[in-house]
Amino acid sequence: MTSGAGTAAPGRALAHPDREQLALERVLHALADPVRLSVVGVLAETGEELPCSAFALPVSKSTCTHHFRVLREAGVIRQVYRGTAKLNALRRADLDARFPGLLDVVLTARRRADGT
Amino acid sequence: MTSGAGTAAPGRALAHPDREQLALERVLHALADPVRLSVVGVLAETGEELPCSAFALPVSKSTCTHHFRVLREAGVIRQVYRGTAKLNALRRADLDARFPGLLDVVLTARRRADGT
DNA sequence: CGTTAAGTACGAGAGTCATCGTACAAGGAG
DNA sequence: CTCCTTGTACGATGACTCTCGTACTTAACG
Repeated sequence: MTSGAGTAAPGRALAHPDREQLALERVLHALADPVRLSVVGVLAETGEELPCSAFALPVSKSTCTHHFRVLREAGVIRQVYRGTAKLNALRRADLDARFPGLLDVVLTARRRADGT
Repeated sequence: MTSGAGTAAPGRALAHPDREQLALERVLHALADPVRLSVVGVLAETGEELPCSAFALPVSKSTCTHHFRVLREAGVIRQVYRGTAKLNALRRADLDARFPGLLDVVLTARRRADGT
């Protein structure tokens, strides 16, 4: 339900960097953390918008909020309010446009070397 | 292995992680710094072994030593003593084997987005 | 309306990081 | 041998990060 005009958030909007403003170092830094890397991995695998609670991360809610903010501010994910939840989506198109191949390479590398 | 005998360092040898031990997060972290990223960029462009002093980095000598160590310990570069200087080489083959495409993608992204 | 679920805000604490300056070691040039 | 260049070692310092718990906001559900 809650369909109709806006699929999601009515008034509440979050700040996201523009595609052209994505900074490589910032993205790399966002990806250089095991918790965040696993979030990105799940988002990429499912290709869906997922609420924070769908990730079963080994950290507290506060820490969770922190990591999602880092990802959002780096431009890796897009967050949209939807009722009491907040949906997270990978900004694949923007990342691919700005840093072609980066996401795929990192995701592939993560899967192959995940034992380390 | 234990290379380094012929061309350069006589006795002094530095610790480098094995190819199979390169950790993605560690490499990403090493690359997520402007100073280190520029070092990697220069090494990739020239394809040569260069002494630390050839980089004209905007930091002090001590900081310079620090950054090169981070790169070496992440497995991004290989360092060899040669007289009073220390030559730095990009470990392209190892990186490409372990994380195919990563280096090229990052370097390409860096060139296009270097304005940020 | 009251309850519950999902996140946020706000500190706070421990740890790591980037930076520096100064003192030191080692090899090459004169 | 003496000096100079190159880089290391060793703190020290300030900033940022990751982590947490508790209190609060917001929306759905009955």
